[in-house]
Amino acid sequence: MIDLKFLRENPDVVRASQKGRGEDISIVDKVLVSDEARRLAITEFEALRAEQNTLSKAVAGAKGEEKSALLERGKTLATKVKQADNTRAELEAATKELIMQLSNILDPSAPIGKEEDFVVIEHVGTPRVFDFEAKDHIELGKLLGAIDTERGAKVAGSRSYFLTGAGAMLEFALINYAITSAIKAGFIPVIPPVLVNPSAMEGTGFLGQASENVYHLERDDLYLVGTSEVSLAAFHMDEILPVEKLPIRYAGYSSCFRREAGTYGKDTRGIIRVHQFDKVEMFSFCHPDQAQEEHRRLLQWEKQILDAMELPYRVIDVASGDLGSSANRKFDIEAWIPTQKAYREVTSTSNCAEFQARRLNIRYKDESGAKTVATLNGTLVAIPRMIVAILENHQNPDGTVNIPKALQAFLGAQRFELV
RNA sequence: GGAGGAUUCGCAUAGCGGCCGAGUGCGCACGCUUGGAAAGCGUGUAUAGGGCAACCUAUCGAGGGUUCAAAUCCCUCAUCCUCCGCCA
Repeated sequence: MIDLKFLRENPDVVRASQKGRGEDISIVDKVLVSDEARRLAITEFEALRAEQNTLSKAVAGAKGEEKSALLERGKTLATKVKQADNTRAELEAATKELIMQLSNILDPSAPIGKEEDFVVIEHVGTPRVFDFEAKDHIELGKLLGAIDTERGAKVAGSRSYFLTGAGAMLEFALINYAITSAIKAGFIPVIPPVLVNPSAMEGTGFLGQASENVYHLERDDLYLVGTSEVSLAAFHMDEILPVEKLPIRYAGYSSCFRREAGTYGKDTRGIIRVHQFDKVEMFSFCHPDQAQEEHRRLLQWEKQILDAMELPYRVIDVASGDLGSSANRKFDIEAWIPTQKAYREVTSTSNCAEFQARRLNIRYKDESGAKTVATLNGTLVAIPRMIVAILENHQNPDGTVNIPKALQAFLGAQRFELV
């Protein structure tokens, strides 16, 4: 949610942002009109309410005829107050509903355009040239006894899989490596709930345009999170954080659930796009003035993981039309996937500035009072895609796979062998 | 799932339908005192909204109701605690 006061004072900035995203500009003016009416209703209600308060006090001291006259006036006033209060509540709700439709205000540095208009910030490493026919991760997964998508489908349907043997061990190693690095960087490791209530889901913005991809348990009115960002962001919901503690950084390890609605036919083979996977997510609550630097730091930590996994990758500055409503800027890291001859997203970091925290009512306090914090998130490691990248990039002609040095200590081996 | 109890200002607690936005203690901040500290004394100590100054309004778990007036009475819900049942 953007700041109503900011919008009132800078409607042009908001219009420009909406335009840059390819979203509805007219909402801005609707908000302005609604806000005007809202403020009028508030003033009216408050005047009536003040009158009622003084009258009520007068009743206490009055006697006899004077008292019954006051009571009579009080009665009519009470209905008026109630009416004014209802009008006020309606207009406040209407204004909020409108402003909630607005996306976060773009960072002016974010490239403007649609999904394909991203800007490549850098390339790291060079795609390996194979002197044999590279196998895809599905085949490698079978040869190593690491991934079983057939039984996954049998047991849980499409886009499901088992990680077995080397695959399971690889997950543990990746998680261990990621969490260990995160702790070194000052993150607090967290195992959050993956089943959350509507307020957490809504507060983080996943019930808006992303709601199609969220699993909802109707009977209990609970949601399965698509990322631990939800739980981590809501962790400090309705709290005021001391400014000297910022930034507060958490590294959440959790399963993530995604319906993948509207992706029929996309990445149907393998484990690039699945309904359930595990992920270590970085989440930072920081001072708004430091959000941009923090964003760079999150990106840095993401790059370090890719470097440690010895993978060639590129970093892209995601275009305005593909940011999602909460982010004002987003960097994706895309690893080279040899059998697809393409860079594919493996991690992503978003700066939500105060947008998400305003909804969740998370503030910090300094000398001048309480103000909204900024929130940022970034993937440290998303297991299936990282497994795909590692298997495909580090494979040998016989189907064995070399283990990146950083993981060898965790796995007690240098190679995944055939089963 | 059943029975009971609780939910008040950072924490702990007080609170008769009007004098309660709310007392007290602790904590915290500032000042006095001191060679310095502790103790002691004094002052202050929520958030949001509207005018954007004085001021006004709202908020005592959430939502509804009764009343001229609700922290205080009634209803619904949520959370926590205790006991019982069930499962681990």
